[in-house]
Amino acid sequence: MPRQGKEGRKIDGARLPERFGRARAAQAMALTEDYVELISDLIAEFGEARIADIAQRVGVTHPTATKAIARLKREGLASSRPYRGVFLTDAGAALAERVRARHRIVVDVLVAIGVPRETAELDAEGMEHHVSDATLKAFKAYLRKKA
Amino acid sequence: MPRQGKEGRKIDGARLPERFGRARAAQAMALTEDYVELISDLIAEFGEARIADIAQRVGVTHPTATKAIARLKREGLASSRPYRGVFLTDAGAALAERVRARHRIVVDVLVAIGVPRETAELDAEGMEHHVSDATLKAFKAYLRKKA
DNA sequence: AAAATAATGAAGCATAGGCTACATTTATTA
DNA sequence: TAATAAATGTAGCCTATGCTTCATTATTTT
Repeated sequence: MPRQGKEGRKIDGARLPERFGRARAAQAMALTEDYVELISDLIAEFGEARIADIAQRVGVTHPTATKAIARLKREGLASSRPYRGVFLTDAGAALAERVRARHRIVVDVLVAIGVPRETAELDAEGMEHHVSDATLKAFKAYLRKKA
Repeated sequence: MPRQGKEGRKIDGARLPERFGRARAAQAMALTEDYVELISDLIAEFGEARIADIAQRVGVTHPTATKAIARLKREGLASSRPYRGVFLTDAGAALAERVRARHRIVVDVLVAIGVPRETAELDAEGMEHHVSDATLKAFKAYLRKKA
C-alpha cells in the first residue's frame, strides 16, 4: 500500500484531533463536576459533607474519595482539615450551582422531547457534562418556546 | 459531629452509586466506540485504516493508537497483522454502524431543537455515548413527528 | 539496488483513578 | 473514663491511557 510520501493526503479540516481532545478534557471535568455537585447536595441535606458519605454515594472506597477531594482542593474548589468534613470554596459552590442548573435543563429538554422522566435523569447524568454553553442556550430557548 | 452509629442514616435509594458506576463504564465504552467508528470511516474513505492515520485523527501518538487497537483486538472488534492496516471484525463493523446511526440521530435532534449544526456536531461527539436505547427510541419518535 | 523516508513495533516512564491493608484519630457507649 | 466503633489518613499496588525514545520493517526515490 502506498505511504504518504511528500504529497501525502492531509487530514480533513473538519476532523481535526481537537474533536477528541475535547472528549478527554470533558471527561476529566465530569468527575470534578460530579463531586462538587455531590458535596453541595450533602451539605444542603446534612449540613456537612463527609468523606465516608461522599465515597458511599459515588460508589468508591474512601481512599479514592480522599484522592478526589485532594484534587478539588488543589483546584481551589474545596477545602477541608484533617478528620473534619469537606466544604466548597466560593468557586466550588458556584460551579455546583451551574452544574445543578444545567442538569435540570438537560432533563427538562429530554422530557419535553418525550424521554421518560426516569430515563432522562439517568442519561442526563452522563450527557450534561458535554453540553456546551451554546447548546445550553439553545436548550433554554427551546424550553421557553415550549412553555 | 455525630457519627452514624448503629442507627446511622442510610443512602437514599434514588441516589445509589449505580448512577456513578454507569458513568465510569460509559466512559470506557466511549473510547472504544470512537476508535471503531474512526476505523470504519478510514476504511470507507481510503480502503484501509492505518495506525498512523488513526493516531493522527484521534490526536494521539502512534504508540497510543497501537495500544488502543490492541484492546479492540482483545475485545474481538478489530484485527490486524504486523505492519499491515487495521480491520474491523463483523462485531466491530456492526458496532461502528450502530454508533454512526446514533450519532446522526443525536445531531439531528439537537439541530431540530435549535442548536447550530456545527455546535451540534461537536457536542454530539461527547453526548452520544451516554444516550441509552430508551432515549434513542424517544429521539427517533421525536424526529418522525417533527418531519 | 541502495539510500532515504515513512510506518510500525517495543520498552519504559508518567499520571489518574481505582483498590486493599493497616495506622491513627474521633466519637459513642458501656 | 475506658473500651469499642466509626471515620479518616497513609502507603502501596493495579490498570488504563497518555507520552518519549529507539529499533525494525516497508515503501519510495534516487
